[in-house]
Amino acid sequence: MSKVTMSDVADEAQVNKATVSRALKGDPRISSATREKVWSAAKKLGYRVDTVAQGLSSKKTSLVGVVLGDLKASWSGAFLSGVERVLSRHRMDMIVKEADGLHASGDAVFHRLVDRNVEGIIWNARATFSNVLELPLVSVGDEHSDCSMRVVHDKGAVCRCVLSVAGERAVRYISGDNPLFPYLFELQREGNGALSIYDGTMPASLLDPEDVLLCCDPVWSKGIGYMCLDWGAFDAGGIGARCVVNLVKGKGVRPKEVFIAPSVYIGGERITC
Amino acid sequence: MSKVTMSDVADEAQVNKATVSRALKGDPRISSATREKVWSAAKKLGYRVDTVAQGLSSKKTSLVGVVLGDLKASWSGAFLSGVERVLSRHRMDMIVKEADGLHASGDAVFHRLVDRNVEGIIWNARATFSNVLELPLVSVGDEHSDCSMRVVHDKGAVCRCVLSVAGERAVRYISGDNPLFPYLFELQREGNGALSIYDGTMPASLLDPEDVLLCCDPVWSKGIGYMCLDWGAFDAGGIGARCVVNLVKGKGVRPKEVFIAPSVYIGGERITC
DNA sequence: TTGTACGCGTTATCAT
DNA sequence: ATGATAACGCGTACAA
Repeated sequence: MSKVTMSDVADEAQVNKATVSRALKGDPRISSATREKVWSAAKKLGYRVDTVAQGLSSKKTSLVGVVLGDLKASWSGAFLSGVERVLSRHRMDMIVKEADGLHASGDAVFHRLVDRNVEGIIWNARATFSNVLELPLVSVGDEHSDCSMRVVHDKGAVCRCVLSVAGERAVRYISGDNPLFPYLFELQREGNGALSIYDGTMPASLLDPEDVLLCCDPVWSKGIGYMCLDWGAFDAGGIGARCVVNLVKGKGVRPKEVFIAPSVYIGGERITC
Repeated sequence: MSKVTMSDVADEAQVNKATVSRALKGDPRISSATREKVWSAAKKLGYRVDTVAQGLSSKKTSLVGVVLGDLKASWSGAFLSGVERVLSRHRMDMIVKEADGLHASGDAVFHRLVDRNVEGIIWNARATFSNVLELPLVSVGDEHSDCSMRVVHDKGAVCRCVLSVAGERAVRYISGDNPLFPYLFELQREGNGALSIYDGTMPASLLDPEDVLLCCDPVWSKGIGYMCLDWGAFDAGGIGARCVVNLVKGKGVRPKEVFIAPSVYIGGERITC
């Protein structure tokens, strides 16, 4: 009734605890006979390894922290989905935190994750922190100094893309609380007619689809006919996750910066930047 | 340089490990003199309690599992935000998983969380599982049998609300992959003109705002003028979290079912159901 | 190939 | 009010 531990399995299989540990994680030094014995004993008792104890002993929690600046953003779920997809393939889990600087400061969240012994962090928030330890930390979207790796927008590509959509028109950048492409502000200019870029917010009323560029998931622009500048949250999450995983597993030296190229959708069709 | 442990603090403060533990968590039996000694020693060394070791020893991980059926849904972030807000107030963290039945089965996800020794689970997915243990489990939105508590839609109120919006018109329910209000299907009927309800999907092209009821976050319907049926993901998450917290802390007996009343927004204004 | 014994960092149970 | 010591469940040198 109570929890089945390794000792229980050891008793059942008439071997030592250590043997159970080794057999279960496929240590090649264990004879296939005992391995079989152990496995069936484990099955019989319904044994499951306690990840907490495992973490304490091995110093590896297989836990990653994911920090978002604004969980309420419509794309944050997609981002997390991308992260989760990659992590689960490596038998890792994620602790999700929100660092909006209001309810939770960057440093508070960072330390909380460190206390949990996460093996790495994916940081997608403007809130700052000081990476006191040399914890594998991948910054996505924003730019942080205290990180091991950065996944950033290919700003040049994005700007070229927007300008080609705008043509001769004026460019107006309208930002909400948590803009995705704040650097587009610098693209503002005068001209004939205007392309309005809504980032982190929505037009108050229906406008001519030709004149509106939404910064969000393309699905939301579909029915309206608005053009859409999509940063590919799902993919960004996946890339960020892949980076932490590599850092955690210490796979070779890799570039400090990885670029992601957001794309523009017009009428459901993706145009290359 | 290496990790500061409790023993280090004990040495520094010239007391026993146990005393450090007690002093740090405010045990009233500790003299204010030693408490002061311990605190300053801890500060000086930059000590932080190791949550993993704490979990192993105390059998309490202060970890909650949150399972979503479709992380990519635009409201899932808001849901998580609601959960996080409540949990953080109780110094708890959440592990987020996705159980879409495709990449991850309900049972697999459930067991994974159990292995992590989560103290409770918030389940918002259609995927099924068998709650082998008597783990505090709050089901939100959907209806599951193996749960300690359910947070469900006030279906009656929702239906009344939709019908009052529809008036004499026909009602057409159009569902995507992960509908929020599947039970609205039963409301379909013929009539003069039609109110189309889009759940988990979007109209392919712009329709008369009067005839469209979107099931999503109201912000997305704002600029378009579509009406919107909102289930209040943020609040739902908060309620779910409050329930698990109470269950975990074993606060009295409470109703097995809690109802949430989604609301309809028309032109940014909320109308009561 | 397998067993012994200790360590991981903290809390809980006895003592004192 | 505090100290000594044993758990908690697992990994791993080291020994056999």
